Amino acid sequence: MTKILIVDDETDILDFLSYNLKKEGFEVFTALNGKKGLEVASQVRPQLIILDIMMPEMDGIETCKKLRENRDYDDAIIAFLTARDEDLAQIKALDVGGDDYITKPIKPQVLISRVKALLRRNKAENAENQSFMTVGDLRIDRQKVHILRGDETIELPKKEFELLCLLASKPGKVFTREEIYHKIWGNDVIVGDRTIDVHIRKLREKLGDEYIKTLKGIGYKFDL
Amino acid sequence: MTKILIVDDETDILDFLSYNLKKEGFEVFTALNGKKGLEVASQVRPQLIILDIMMPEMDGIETCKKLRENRDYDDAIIAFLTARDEDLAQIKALDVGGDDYITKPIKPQVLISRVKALLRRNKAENAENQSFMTVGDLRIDRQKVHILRGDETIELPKKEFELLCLLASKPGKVFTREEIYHKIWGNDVIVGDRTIDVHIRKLREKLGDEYIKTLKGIGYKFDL
DNA sequence: GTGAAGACTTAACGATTTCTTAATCTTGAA
DNA sequence: TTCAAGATTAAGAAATCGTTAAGTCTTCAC
Repeated sequence: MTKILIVDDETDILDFLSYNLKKEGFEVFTALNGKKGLEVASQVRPQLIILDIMMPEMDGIETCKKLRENRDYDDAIIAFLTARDEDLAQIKALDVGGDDYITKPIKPQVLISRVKALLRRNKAENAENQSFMTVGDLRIDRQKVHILRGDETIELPKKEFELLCLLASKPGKVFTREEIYHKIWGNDVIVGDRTIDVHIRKLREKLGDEYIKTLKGIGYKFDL
Repeated sequence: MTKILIVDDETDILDFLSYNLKKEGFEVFTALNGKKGLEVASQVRPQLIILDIMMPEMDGIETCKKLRENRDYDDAIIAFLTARDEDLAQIKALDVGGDDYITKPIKPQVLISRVKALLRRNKAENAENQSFMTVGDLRIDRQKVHILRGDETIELPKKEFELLCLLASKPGKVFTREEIYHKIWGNDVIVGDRTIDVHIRKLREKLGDEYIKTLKGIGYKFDL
């Protein structure tokens, strides 16, 4: 059954959302602030988390950040609840790893429709997120953040690891520089042209040259 | 450049959206109703189409349906513009193949943020879809950027690959030099007359002479 | 706090590949 | 046959990537 966690400090809203979502057959959990939200999330592993932005203790943005820092929640969708005119907040919400935001007040029908659309979207993307990947003679362990080859263990710093994960997530597929930027640095961060090259080089230094192939003017790919 | 089509009957809104999106570097096209919107869409092939729901002649929902009936627009994102309280319309919008809806009134920053998020989402999904082409004994893999023939893999540099993709996209069709020129180099870049020939030659060198046929004074075609 | 180690980014320069051009030769339609 | 359009070739230009080293930022133990 699909589990949904709602985090909001107003019990009225909690009840309202809860009632309507339960009626649709979802399993609903609630929390009154971000801190408690994190606790509940770690226990129930919801597929969808709805966060109010304005909350005492820990606001929605902060909660989202914490969630996104943790790889375990990568496959959870995070949606924000916002009052109509908090537009600055809305922008941050997308930057911080939120998938959508929902405007208050919202009518039941719209809510249901929105939630279903969000869950549908996720399903397709989900397949990619597994904590274990085996590509060629490399085994990538996303949880322990290291690589195994034979009985050798290779530790990698964060960015290099992410880069490798990305390339290895679809062996053979060519990732353009732009794509790599977006997925690893995000859209807001601006880094120089040579940054990716340097990370690629370090990966090749540690793994060997045979894994990552350069297609000049196009991008990089993990080659088998 | 990313092309955006906005369809709305209110010129005020058209101007407002247009102004803000252009300022961000998007190429913006507009139309005053659904019918005209379809015409413009067929000409410019926008990546994103923003439709007002309430319009004379042909409303947004109807326009969206028409667009989605046509395979050519599969990779375009469709977003709806709605006044705050048209919630029934909002539900329909998602059912009819819309990807998102945007609530009026909207502040520039939110608009930009929203549009970028939409385009980002699409890009990732896009590359993975129509990434395969089989023509004759060649299999062109757009995602991996290479050609397969039997069990031989042929790697091509960027321009050559693009050229081959273009010709192979409609086997038998004759592409004039101008057409090739326009689609691969774009309107701004100026290259000499012999450049295309040289690329054609390199393709023939790598693939064999039998695939690309020259029609003197007319153009080139991919022959089966 | 402080210092040190590691991570990340930048910048400069060199190396390599890809693209374009120019010059000459070949071809095929009128 | 004629001659403009295309083929071929090699060389130079341009774009892109690799490499290195140095600088900045983080983190973490003390």
